Amino acid sequence: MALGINGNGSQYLRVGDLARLTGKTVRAIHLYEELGLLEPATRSSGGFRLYHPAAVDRVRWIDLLSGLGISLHETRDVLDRWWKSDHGPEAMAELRELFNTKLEETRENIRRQQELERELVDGLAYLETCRVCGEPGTVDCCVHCTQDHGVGREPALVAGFKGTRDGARRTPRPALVHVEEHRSD
Amino acid sequence: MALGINGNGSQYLRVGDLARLTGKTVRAIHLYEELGLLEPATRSSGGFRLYHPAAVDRVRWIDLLSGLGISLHETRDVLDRWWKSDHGPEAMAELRELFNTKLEETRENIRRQQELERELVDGLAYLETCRVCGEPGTVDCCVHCTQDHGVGREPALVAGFKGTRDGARRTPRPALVHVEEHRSD
DNA sequence: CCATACCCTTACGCAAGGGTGAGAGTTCAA
DNA sequence: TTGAACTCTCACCCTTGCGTAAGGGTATGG
Repeated sequence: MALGINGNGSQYLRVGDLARLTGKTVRAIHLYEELGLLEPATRSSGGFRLYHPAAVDRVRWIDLLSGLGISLHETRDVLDRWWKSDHGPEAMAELRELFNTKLEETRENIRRQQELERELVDGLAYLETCRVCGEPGTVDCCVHCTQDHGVGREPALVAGFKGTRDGARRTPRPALVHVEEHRSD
Repeated sequence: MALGINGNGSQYLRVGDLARLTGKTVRAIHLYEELGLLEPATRSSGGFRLYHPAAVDRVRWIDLLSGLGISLHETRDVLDRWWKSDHGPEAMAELRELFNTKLEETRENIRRQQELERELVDGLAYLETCRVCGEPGTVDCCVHCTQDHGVGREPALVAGFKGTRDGARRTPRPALVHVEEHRSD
């Protein structure tokens, strides 16, 4: 005899229903409430949280923001400022400011990630050249590898591997140095 | 009469020296040791950590990686695998794999951040149109704003603000609907 | 020999976003 | 009326990269 979504004939959702409909856990929804992001529309006589169906959209919106790297606290702060402002244009201005700040942050993040991308690509290119190094045997040989890898310099990401746990070079460059001297001779 | 860097005439650095030279804190260096990223070359008779000067490079490398979004644990894992591998090409292959994984992750991050960038730009464009909305008075008016903002649809980031704490629309759209009907009349 | 700067270990705290109980009460259908 | 499924409120656990003591020992110049 299910009339409502959860078969209780109510227009309201219980946390479990809200959780299922949004793909979040009950705990997560409780957390959103603790943080002031979402409140139940009312409570049942027994104390159960009862949510307005539109709460689904709210939860999805929260999820969207956090998925995009905006923290729950940030989201709450901006919601609070929005709610407590009674002057429309003023609130809109605050929102604009927030978005602008976030935009700068985001662009900075993109820059850094692209830098990492370049480093990784360079590192991979370098490692590709190791493949044609033949069969150097042990990692020690790689560590002391003095071959020209066709890449100008050892990429910073790769260079860090060349040391022991105490930061020193694995050995004080034993015989292989002579090999190089032979070569450059 | 200082002979060494720290005036103790030793070839070694103490943790404070290493910290100063790398711009990290002593605590951070201790942490790197706890995580197995870096060990002192030896200890003084009194128990002070003594580092090889090359440890500076190691710390800078760790800093580079973490600054680029690679966690200390990840760094340690890859270092461990590198160290325990005794076959060069094999270790290089693992490294390539790691870099490839990281590269995919990074590109995914860039995609998401760019998505956020677009959302923010759209949101800002939308909010700009609010500026010419005149003086709507309270936020309630903005919430019920039915004006065509020139942007196709309300950006998702902005839409989330249109609700009360329980997720419902601020009011069940009271008189303003009629106003709109007047308009579109 | 002493002052001062430095270092040791141990261990708790923060922020973020929940996970995972425990122990008790509520709803709902059979 | 009962049993299953659900929910309630604490409240502590986890990760990551350190910060910040607390309580004590070490190194070194004067």
